[in-house]
Amino acid sequence: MAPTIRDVASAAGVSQSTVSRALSMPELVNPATRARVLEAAGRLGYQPNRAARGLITGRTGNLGLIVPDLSNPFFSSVVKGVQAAARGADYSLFIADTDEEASAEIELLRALTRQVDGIVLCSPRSPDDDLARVGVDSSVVLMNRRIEGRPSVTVDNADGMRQAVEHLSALGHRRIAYVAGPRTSWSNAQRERGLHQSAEDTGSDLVHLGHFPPRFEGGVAAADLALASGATAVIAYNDVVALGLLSRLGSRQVSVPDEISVLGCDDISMSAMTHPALTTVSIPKWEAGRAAVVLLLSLLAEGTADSPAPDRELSAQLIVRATTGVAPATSRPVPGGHSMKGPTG
Amino acid sequence: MAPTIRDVASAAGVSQSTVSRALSMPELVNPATRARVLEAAGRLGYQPNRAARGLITGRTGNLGLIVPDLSNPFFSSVVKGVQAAARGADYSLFIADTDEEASAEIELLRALTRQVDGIVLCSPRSPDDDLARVGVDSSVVLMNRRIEGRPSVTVDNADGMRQAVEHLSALGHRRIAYVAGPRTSWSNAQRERGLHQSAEDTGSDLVHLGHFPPRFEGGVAAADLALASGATAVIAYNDVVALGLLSRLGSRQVSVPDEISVLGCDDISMSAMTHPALTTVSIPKWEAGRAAVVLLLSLLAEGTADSPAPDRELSAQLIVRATTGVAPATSRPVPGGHSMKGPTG
DNA sequence: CTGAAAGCGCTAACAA
DNA sequence: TTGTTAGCGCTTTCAG
Repeated sequence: MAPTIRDVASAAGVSQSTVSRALSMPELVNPATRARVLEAAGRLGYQPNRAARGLITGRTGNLGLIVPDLSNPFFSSVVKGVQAAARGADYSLFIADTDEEASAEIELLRALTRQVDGIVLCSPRSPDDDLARVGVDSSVVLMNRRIEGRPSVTVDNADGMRQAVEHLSALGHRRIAYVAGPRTSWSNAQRERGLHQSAEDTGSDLVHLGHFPPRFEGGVAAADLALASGATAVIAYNDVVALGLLSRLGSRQVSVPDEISVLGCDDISMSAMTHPALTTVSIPKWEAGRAAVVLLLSLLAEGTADSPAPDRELSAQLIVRATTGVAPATSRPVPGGHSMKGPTG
Repeated sequence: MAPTIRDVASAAGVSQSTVSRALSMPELVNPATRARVLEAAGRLGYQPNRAARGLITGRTGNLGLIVPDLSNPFFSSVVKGVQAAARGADYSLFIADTDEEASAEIELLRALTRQVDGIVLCSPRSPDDDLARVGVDSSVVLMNRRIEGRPSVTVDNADGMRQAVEHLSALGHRRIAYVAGPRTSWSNAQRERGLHQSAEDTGSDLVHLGHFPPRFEGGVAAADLALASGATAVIAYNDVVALGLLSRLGSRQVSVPDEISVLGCDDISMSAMTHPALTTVSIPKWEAGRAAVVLLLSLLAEGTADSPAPDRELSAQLIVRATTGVAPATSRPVPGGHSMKGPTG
């Protein structure tokens, strides 16, 4: 059995309260007694029980983070940002992975709520209503999702897509395909919105190839549709999907970017390492994670005196790499006849 | 303020104990009263405080997992295995990332210990002594590390390396370079042991290129040393490093596998997707994660009546892919003179 | 500066 | 079957 505060108290010949004070409010106790207490605590290997402490103080010293899929590099980066901020503020971080299951989000939210002081809920897949219904008593900050009345940190996805489409348009692309992500993804919805808007603005055709799992296999599955669509460029929901596209296109001997251009989104580190490298819309993952924690901590500090649910929006930035999967639409003839509607050339 | 068991009790017109029983031991209460209690609980949105419950039952219903780096795909897979097993046994899982810092391991171990029933400590970097010294009162199962007296789940890394070396040897390679991982990695030590042994057995030269961070950049940094070493094949500590090697070799216009062969370890999903694909030693990550939880749960069930710290060892398996980064050493001439000691050709 | 006592939310004897 | 009581490990009044 692990030593409790009582053990330390009797070992040091003082009361429990003195031990407690010696540990958490050192100024309030006589240096001599404090030394005695610390010595005893050290000798016994005493570790305060944070759960018990939390029961009375209402603070656990823990933060929670819920993400859809830790094996997605996008979320790993978010984790790193959240972690850095949490550690900096002297909080422990509990991370939970929902495996892209909406029901797990609610469950985890509940399991976590009493054990942490605040929760960052990243890219939740649950419908607004379900999310609103969960009576969570710790503060929750949403990331990559905006819901009326809840604080959130988001990225301007629509603008990112606009940058991508304008880039393609400038290169002469007039027919652009989109490999969509999960229907339940707010970010995906924002991206589609941005795509539609800017396709219209630039006078391009936008082909929606359907919703695919946000994984490598999703891109593999979408590649043939992309080719058949007659688009000269494909934008993928994210980089992982774009890598899947590249892989399948490679197997089919379709040259990227000569025959078709491929764009990703997120700017995961892998996207710079492929040949060709991926042109991508960079999402400030690390910063967003950090911002979510900063927001969370500010809410905790203010107590329950909520201002009207602060939102923070970061911007996305198109990254065009040197040797990349994007080329002018007119640069090469499009062989094989799978482009139904070529550019001017 | 969130409703407590008292609120539910008074709302249902019963005592706290009845509420408690209605929720955790439904058989022991009158169906009618139980219904009343459940109704009240539902209406108030009552969620039991697991921390408070844990304080008295000694069980929290949580498991902990500590890994060096969640952005490493190897550990993502481990997480998935651990998570599946934990969820299957109705435990919540708390994951913590140490950022490859040994000190963070100890810290997290302490922070976690009272809030979970058991901990899986994956690939710890701390010295044996430090690890042994930590007085953790929850059960701890080590993964990818064996320490006297602690239960563990490991993989036969040495045998994996043996398979790799014999494969290379059969292809005529006689000088093999190794890009080592962290000095503090037990797995790396095991791999080096296997490499030395089998190099000796097959009469090959083994060139140790030094220790590198187990990341992409580590491989990039090691590539030039590999070329200069005169080896006809390089084995990397893991696949991520191997990908870094491939990338840098590509930039230097060195053809893989024509001029030099590259092998990885771990079998992360990315390794099958590169061109050429990576021949790699597959580590059963998911299964190991699962096994660690199974072991942990069996320890928890047995109480403190320890048998002498059970160990479980899984096996590694060389994966040779169709189009791969490994070729016979004699298949092509080695240009550029950076191989000091060519094969028979 | 220190100790005694109360109580955080919950469960587990022990009675009724 | 239900209520009463004690107490998990800790912090925090309130006295002294």
